[in-house]
Amino acid sequence: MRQAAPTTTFMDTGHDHAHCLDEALDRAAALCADRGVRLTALRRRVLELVWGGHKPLGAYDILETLKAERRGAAPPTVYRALDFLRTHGLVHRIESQNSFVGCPDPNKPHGGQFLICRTCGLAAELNDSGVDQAIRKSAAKAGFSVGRPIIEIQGLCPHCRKKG
Amino acid sequence: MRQAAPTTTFMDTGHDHAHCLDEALDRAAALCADRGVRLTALRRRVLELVWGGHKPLGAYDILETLKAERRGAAPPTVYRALDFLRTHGLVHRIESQNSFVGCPDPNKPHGGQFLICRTCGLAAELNDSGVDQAIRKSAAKAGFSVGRPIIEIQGLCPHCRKKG
DNA sequence: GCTATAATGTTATAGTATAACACTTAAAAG
DNA sequence: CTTTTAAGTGTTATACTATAACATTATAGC
Ligand SMILES: [Zn+2]
Ligand SMILES: [Zn+2]
Ligand SMILES: [Zn+2]
Ligand SMILES: [Zn+2]
Repeated sequence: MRQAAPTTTFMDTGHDHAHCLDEALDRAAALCADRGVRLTALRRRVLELVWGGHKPLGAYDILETLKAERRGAAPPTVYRALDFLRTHGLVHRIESQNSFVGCPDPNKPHGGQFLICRTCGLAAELNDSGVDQAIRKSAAKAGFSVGRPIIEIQGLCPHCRKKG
Repeated sequence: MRQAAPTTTFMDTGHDHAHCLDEALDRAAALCADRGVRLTALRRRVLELVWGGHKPLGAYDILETLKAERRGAAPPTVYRALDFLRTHGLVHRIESQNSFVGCPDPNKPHGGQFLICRTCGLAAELNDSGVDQAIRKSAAKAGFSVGRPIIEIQGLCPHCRKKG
């Protein structure tokens, strides 16, 4: 019914991003159809902008672009679209940067685990079950019931490491 | 030279927090002396306010209290103090809440791992090496060099779980 | 088409953080 | 002890991030 999720490691700088983006939009359309919710033109456009690259984007960056395209785009325009997209797992918020990034696997519910390069700004979703289990184990020891884990690892991506 | 760090699990509601706070201030004074930096009255007071409880505090909450005590307290007053305290590991920022909390073990450099109760707001520092290792292992697989890991686990603390 | 609901437009405001420069205080040098 | 210098704080203004509230438009179901 749905194509396999793309790899979640750091994208090669030369990867076919047009294809990458097309697939993300297709996945979003399918997911919304499945759930009986509306991927309106605005929501689709915001998702497209967020997927413009693998670098998280600020809400006001998105707004700048929207303003050039729609009369009367304002902060609520973009925040409402982002809220919808986040509710359906199509977009994640990077808490440590007040920014937003597309999710490559919106059908599988998950809190976001991110690797974020401090040099080039690229973010890659990790989604590692070993990390998740270590957290659950450690939380259990403290008698804590885990809801939403937020994991944002700042560091250097393979590409920026080489150039170091 | 320095007393042992306090436990990092969820504080019992009835624990001796006056003592808990005193120790934190003593540790801070010792650390600043060691490093030859100044724990001024303002910085000490901000640290004291942050350690008012184990519930992270917003910068403007701190500012409200300061305003009642100092003529001309303004946002930079508190942000500068917080910057100093964070630089020396005395305070952590909770990225997902724009809030700040005292660190129980400022001498050991570490990124913060937090359990945060969504009901009562209490935060407990985890600092689990299993979690850290799982992250490093997973990041290494992606060729990523880990700098500062941010881990904020939202959920229910033991106390709120029982009442749930 | 008519009605109910969802989505968006629009204006205003709340909440978080920093820039820039003036002033004061405390350490360091002589 | 005085001068010099640097660090810390005061003060004003502003940037950046996010939401409230209400009006208007578009969509879906009847
Ligand atoms: Zn791509
Ligand atoms: Zn990079
Ligand atoms: Zn305490
Ligand atoms: Zn609780």
